[in-house]
Amino acid sequence: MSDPELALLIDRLMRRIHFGLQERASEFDRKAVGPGGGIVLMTLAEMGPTGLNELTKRVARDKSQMTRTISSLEKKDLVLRELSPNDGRVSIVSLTPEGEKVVQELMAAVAGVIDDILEPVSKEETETLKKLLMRIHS
Amino acid sequence: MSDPELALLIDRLMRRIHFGLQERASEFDRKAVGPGGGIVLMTLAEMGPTGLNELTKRVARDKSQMTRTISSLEKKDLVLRELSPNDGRVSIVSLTPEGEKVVQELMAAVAGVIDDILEPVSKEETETLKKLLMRIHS
DNA sequence: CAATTTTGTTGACTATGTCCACTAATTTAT
DNA sequence: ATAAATTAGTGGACATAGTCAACAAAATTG
Repeated sequence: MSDPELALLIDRLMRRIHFGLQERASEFDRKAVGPGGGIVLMTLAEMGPTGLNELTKRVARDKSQMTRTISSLEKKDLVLRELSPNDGRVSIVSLTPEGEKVVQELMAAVAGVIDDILEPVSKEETETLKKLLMRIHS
Repeated sequence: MSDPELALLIDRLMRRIHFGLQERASEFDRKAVGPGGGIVLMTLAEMGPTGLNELTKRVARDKSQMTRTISSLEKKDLVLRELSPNDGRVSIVSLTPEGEKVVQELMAAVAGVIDDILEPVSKEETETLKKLLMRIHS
């Protein structure tokens, strides 16, 4: 049996990132996408155009929530929804040029916050952490 | 500048833990404390009796929310609120015996979920991860 | 081609998070 | 010693996020 304390550590880290971004939100979140929208935008930047369902699984949210998040981002012209030519059920979501811009700003802000939080550990350790997390999700 | 991708990885891990617990909630969350209550209970188990404000900082939530979470746990007799003898402003929160029991059940459930999720990495790597996270919070 | 599954949407409800104003206890500064 | 500032906690009002069930339309299965 592994250690439940890990869950607390991860929650705490998540919350610290959240707070850090919250504090600086006025400096970068000009489209008011919020945390939910931000995660979706950054994930889209990482994955490229993606079916809504696939995106939902990746960010581990409820599909109904994802519908609403995408609709809200669409209204702000940050994201585009197109029907897949192969499969009439899937909507493929992609970033608009404006969306790409917002992602850049967002990522810069996130990087800044992460930098502050990771101050007590070295670059190598940060890399180790990142690689471990990627392995976990593989 | 560090990598914003780390934020996505951590969010994803947090959400996976959340989903895992959600699925099994009926098996262990008999007091219906939910995620918020659970984190507070486990943190109390870790810290021992703690002032509400200190607890709030530790779990990185808003103090008004913490008031409400503690009130809800108090109603369920999982937690006790006492005035500090030293400082009349602080309420010291501690686990009741019933609260301790619930924490045990909770931690077992969390450990199970974490175990599943960490399946792709070794015990040593899990230890490394935990130590890194503790360093970050130090 | 009928039955089942998958994808996405909507509604209703609950839980969390945010922000602000406020009280009471304590500390700081004069 | 007392006025002013700070700190701990509470409550209200509102915004965002998560949950769950029902549903329609397009694939897939057999």
